[in-house]
Amino acid sequence: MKFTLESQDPNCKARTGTLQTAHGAIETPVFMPVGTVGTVKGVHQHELKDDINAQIILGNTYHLYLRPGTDILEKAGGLHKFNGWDRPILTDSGGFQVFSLAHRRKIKEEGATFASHIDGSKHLFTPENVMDIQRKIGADIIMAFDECTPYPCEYKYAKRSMHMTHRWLKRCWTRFNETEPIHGYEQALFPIVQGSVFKDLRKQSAEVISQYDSVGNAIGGLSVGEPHPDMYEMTDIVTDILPKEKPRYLMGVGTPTNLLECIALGIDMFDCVLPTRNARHGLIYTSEGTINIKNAKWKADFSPLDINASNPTSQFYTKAYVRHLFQAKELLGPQITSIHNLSFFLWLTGEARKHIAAGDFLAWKNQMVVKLDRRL
RNA sequence: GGGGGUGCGCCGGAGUUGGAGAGCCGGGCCAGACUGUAAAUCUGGUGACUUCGUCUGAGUAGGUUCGAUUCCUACCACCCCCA
Repeated sequence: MKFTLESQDPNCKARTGTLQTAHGAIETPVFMPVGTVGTVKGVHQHELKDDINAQIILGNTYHLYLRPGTDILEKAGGLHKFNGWDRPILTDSGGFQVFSLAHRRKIKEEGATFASHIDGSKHLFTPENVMDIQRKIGADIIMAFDECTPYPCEYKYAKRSMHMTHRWLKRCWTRFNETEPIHGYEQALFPIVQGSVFKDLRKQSAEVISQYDSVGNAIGGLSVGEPHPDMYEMTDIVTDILPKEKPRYLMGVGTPTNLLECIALGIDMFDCVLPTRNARHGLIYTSEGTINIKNAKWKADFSPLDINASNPTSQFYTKAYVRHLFQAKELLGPQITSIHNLSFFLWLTGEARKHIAAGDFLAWKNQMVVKLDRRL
């Protein structure tokens, strides 16, 4: 697996590149739709590919391990074969569930014990078995097992947690290198920077992570409730340290504005549930601002959902019709808005890529962010 | 035409069988939240007004009573039975 840096914006840290994987190339900056349990909720694989041209999607180790189970995925020949998505896949390790399911787990040096949210059964996740599970799932990019710390977080806890994540990373790295891919193609392990919102911890973590001979690196523990200036400051500090020639993945980010600001800070890869979750809840993103399609003001608005959208679905259906679908609780409503929002996020990162290559990214970004956070 | 029954907030239900209602449950409607997905979820509002409060309110109009959603009278509407 190889990352090629292609262009670098002269006015900021934004850059473009291509990550070559066994399931195809990923052009960065890239937004990766989240498909936790092997499906991007409400969106067909052929829609992701043909209608909105997603380059890579996510899966989640914790969720896929619990259901359908590692044995099924291994028998299926890996997640690509199981769900029919033949482009690249990245699996998160379950580190986020250490955060989001905090009340159902216990952390020890050995690993994290979870009480399944499905049936309460107990499961121990260790750096070693998380690597083994991700080998069986067969994602192209797999993530180190970490602890995503909450916000706010005491300095002492953040420090202790960061050091444990580093020790877990070392064990992940060892296990990963002791094992071979099961499904016949190369996998890459991305380490994760932690350190909460503390500058010295973020620096220290970025330096530790930089020492690994990885294909790419990730930044975790952000977009967990901290103010945006903190998120940007931490990202800025870390991208100054992480190697330039490797892709940087900012985990769980974010809003359209977050994406553009963090691209300017040197981030290449993003994933976030916002476009799909908010789509199911009736919030759609456009280049002019956001729209709550459930609002009464759209009742008789027969203009397209988004006339400027880069996919046919958003141009075909009207606001009034999509609002009606939401009012009637029809499944087609969230399906349409999910396609629309993902299309918008992919368009946004694609445009960023063009503007970086053209050398006018910063000016374009600054005029975009003014509009993106408006509510229409 | 005769007899019986039932009437409150956008809708349905519960409850009050003389003693504190702008009040319970569900739905609808109107908004808001959502960042490596326990999320097609969650939260709030939904009589009026000059809104830390005040006023009006149990089909309509009267009456009895210290006090009426409750009892009485008339009328109206709907439902059931008989002709």
